[in-house]
Amino acid sequence: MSTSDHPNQTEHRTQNDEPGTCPECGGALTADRKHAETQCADCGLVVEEAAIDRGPEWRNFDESQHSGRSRVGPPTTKTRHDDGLSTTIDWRNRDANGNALSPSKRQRMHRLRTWNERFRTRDARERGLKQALGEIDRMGSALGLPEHVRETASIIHRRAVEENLLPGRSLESISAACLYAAARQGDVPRSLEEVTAVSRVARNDVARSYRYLLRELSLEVEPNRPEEYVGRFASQLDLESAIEYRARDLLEGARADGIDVGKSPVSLAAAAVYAAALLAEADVTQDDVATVTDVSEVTVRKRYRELLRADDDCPL
DNA sequence: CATTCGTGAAGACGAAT
DNA sequence: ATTCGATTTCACGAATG
Repeated sequence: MSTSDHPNQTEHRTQNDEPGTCPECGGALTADRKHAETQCADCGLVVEEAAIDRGPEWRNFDESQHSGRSRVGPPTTKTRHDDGLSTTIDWRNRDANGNALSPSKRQRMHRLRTWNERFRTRDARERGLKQALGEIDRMGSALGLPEHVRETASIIHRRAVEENLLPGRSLESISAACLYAAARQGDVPRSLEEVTAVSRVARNDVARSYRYLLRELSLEVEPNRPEEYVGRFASQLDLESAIEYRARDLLEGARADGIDVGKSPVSLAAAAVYAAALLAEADVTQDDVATVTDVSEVTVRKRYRELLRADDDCPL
């Protein structure tokens, strides 16, 4: 752990990384691979948002990537269950010369076979688990989810493994589904779109795996409340906290009037934020809100009008 | 020109059958 | 498994500033 007090050694092993500049002080940002964070070199501000977007998927190990530090573990893609890595013991009770085995040896071979089988499947599970946990951690960081959510996701995933729910589904969709469920349980939900954006699978795959897990593990996840999105949306749009509170008020009114039933919580949150910003004369367009919230412009309009109409002022 | 607002067709989803 | 109803999105154009 030598803190480099001699700055003569320039780091040049991450040339292709373009972390950008710090929003606070404008200093250069350094990507911390180990914690999947992006940190400012000057003021130390950690901007996890930057980790959300794009960039090459570093988890794809292709040959051209001659990175010195790669993850320990099997190459991820295309790996069959235990290709070539495990031993099987023939079922024929013969020795190497083809002679029949004595009864005692036969018994012994039988024991070896069963144990070998146990270890083999166990190893395969371990590997899958390691990879899945890595994925959960990665996606969790990219989404800026706190540590305990990732732990919850890991626990859910472990249960899924124990219940033998994995066969037939892609590892990544399961991991994403675990994370999605954990985020909701932790009251810091991310929308399905946001989760799929950092995963490599289609939105519907995640949704399907999520429902599957919910049913098979009988997880209890309460319906999302729009308020849980408001804070994040407001801060992503650089809005004052007064506007955020106003948005919550609007949602409250909406619930009282029952306009919220059947509507997507994300849509309502987006609309509330926009409506509140509008009332406060903030410089926010529908397009801004739509982009940040992954809700279409059209829906934002539809909902925010309803919110204002139901609110205790603004007579149309 | 940018932003907002409205529309109709089309897809997705949940509930009911 | 299919149908139905509401929601959401997309693409487009009109109105407004």
